[in-house]
Amino acid sequence: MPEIDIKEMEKKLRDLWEREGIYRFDRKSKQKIYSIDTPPPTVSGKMHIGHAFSYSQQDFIARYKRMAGFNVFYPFGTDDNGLPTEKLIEKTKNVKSKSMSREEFISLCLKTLKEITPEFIQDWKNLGVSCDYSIYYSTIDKNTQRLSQKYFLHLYKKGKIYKKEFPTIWDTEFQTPVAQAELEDKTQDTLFTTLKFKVKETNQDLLIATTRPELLGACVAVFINPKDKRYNKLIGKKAIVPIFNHEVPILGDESAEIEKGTGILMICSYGDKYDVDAISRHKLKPRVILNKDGTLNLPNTQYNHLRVKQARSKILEDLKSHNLITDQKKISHIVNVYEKSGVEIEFLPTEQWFIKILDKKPLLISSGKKIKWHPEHMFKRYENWIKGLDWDWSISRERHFGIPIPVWHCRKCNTIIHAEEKELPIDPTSTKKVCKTCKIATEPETKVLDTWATSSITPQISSHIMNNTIKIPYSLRPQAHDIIRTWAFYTITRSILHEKSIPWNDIIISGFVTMQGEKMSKSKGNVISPQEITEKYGVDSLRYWASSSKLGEDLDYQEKEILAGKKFITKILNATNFVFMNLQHQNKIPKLHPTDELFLLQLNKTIKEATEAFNQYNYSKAKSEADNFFWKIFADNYMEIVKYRVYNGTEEEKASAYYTLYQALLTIIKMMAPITPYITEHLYQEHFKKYEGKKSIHIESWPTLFKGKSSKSEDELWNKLIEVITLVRQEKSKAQKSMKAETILTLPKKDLSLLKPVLDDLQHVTNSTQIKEGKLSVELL
RNA sequence: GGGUGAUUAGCUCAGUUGUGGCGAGAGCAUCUGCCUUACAAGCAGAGGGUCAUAGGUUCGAAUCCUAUAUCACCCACCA
Repeated sequence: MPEIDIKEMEKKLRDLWEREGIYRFDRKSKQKIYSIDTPPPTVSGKMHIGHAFSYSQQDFIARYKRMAGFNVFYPFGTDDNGLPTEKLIEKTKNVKSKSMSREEFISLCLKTLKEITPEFIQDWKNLGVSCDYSIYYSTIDKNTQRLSQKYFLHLYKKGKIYKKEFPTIWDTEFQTPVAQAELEDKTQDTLFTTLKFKVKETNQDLLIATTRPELLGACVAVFINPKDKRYNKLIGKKAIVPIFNHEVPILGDESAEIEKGTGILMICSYGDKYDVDAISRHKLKPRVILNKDGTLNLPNTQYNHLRVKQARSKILEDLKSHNLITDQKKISHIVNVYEKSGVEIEFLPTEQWFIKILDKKPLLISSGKKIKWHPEHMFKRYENWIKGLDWDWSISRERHFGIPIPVWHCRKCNTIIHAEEKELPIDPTSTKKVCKTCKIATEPETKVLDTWATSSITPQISSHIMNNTIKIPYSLRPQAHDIIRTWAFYTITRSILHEKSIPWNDIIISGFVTMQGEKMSKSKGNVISPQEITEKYGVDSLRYWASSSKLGEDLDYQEKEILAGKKFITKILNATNFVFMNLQHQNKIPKLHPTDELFLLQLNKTIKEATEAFNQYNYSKAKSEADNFFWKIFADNYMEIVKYRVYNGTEEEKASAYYTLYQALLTIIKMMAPITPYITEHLYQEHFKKYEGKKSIHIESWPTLFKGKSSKSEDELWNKLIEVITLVRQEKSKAQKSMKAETILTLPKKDLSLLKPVLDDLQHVTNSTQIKEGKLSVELL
């Protein structure tokens, strides 16, 4: 049995691929281009299992397309801009960005990234992801900054980007606005308290239920449904807010639900999205009491500077002691939190930048429909998301580490001065601009662009590296389903706005990796690292596992599946060993034995199925077709059948077997090459390269069909052959005999005449001393 | 509340879309054998399923239609 050191083999082959530039995009080639808009992973130190899973899947496609004759454009990028990077640097370098100068912090980020990025990328190379790593971008590098700013200005000049003071979704932890797409749900226990307001005119109690009593100071109105017979006569009067004692109008509003709470609700600036909407609808003057850091701004009260939750319990105490609470119960409700901080979001009126998208909903949906989604139903998620959009796309962030928004403001005439294209990339804080009309110094914009505002132009970034020879739409976008509402949505939006075109023709959506049905997460402690797996079983085993799930389906981590991959590797090594043990290479197609011909026709079916499956991005079917053929038809049956001829046949019989074994094995490893690139390359280098002449199996051509027509009678003959072999094996098993036990085989006349062309092989594989005509029987000697 | 997907052997999943069809498949696990000159981390064989439930269409349904249940994900709900 051939022993190989998998780690050593992997290293050797990686070096080969790199040295020979196997995955280089050929700029001069006339072949059709297949372009992939590769997801740039967020630099985080190490690749995790979810990455390994989805990048394997997209790589199956890339490798197949390369073998199928396409000039595959498969660039690589890293996402290292924005909050996740800030967090990473703060953690690893033990610093706080807000307590450093912007310049200082940015240079620390860039320096650290330079240190850790190569090692990070190595994980992708190890996994065998066949990108052309020389076509590389980072979402913070100079070129990307220039492009991102250029495309910002492009939209700004067209009036599609605007700046507005508006209550935006605000995260008090990172102290920055965030986008609707970056919110998550979180179930929380809270107190639902009914408190007493007073009606000014009548001095009667007005009961209002709330979960946010700390916002009483921000109360600007009270709503009652005009149809609410209990209270509608109060509409038009004034209410007195408890504790704070200011007057607010009692307004009639149909959106107030009679059944909910007490039927009366208070409007505060800003408790939630409803408040934002209510205040703008009734043109109320907001009373903003929240600071950016999540503390309250209520000077001359005991609540000043308290954090929201502290203020809540303090105010509840005070209400209680003033006997202003009539009812209180514990409820569990769902709140929106920022996905990166886990902290409840607030609404704060700040000046922010937005890309207009609400007016484009129908166009964005119809454009999305032009893209082929795999699986198809993922389009619904995209559509559903767009339909539910309430806000324009918030793109500015009040952070240090991001791409600066290239504008200045003149305080006097209130105009915005933007950078010129030739100045890009530019950090407005390091350049002084004078307002041409007012002749005074302007103020630089200190906000930066959100990461998505840049990663949404990855097709443009990669194309730019290639001097725009790669055209939009790309062939393919691969990504996971959790970022349909962000990355896919934003990329489509930008492409429509800038290019008036969809960004890609196809999009493939991969699922998640779960552990016993649960999402893997560090907090649950059920995380498996891909490095751990590949160390133990090799990269191919991991990829073999990743290929077992269909697109869009979550895959549960099962060690036994990884083990199955390992078994495949061992098996194909052994099979190859047998094939080449005695083989003499056939330069010409010899006269084929009927069995060999039949077998190759069976192989044709597999080639057809696998090719079709790969063309539909159904790599899991392609793999199982090839894998099944290898295991069931090639190893378990064909190899057993030809053994006798290989050892004892005439020259002609041997030649036919040699040719067929060689061709079939080559076809099998070609079909498996996209899935398990290492072992197939190893075998190619060892045994096939000298005859086939390509530098690597990964630039070999995808298998084509063998000559000969598969017909019903051919299938019938092959199936009968296998049927009889199986029958004999059954009888031997039943009799607890060895498989080499001698037999006398009796076949009905019909079968005997059908099997005539392959009778010699049948006799040898069943080890029959004779094959007789008569009633079907297997006589063991 | 809206949307989407899933439900097939002990476990993990194919098969279902545009063509419904003779006995429903695989891997793992279980059981019984076999050292057979590629492979015992292997080979050969066996057992195991009312295809979630209830109706309907049909000569015939895992597959098409209608409900229902359970699970998962996304969105909305935050007084």
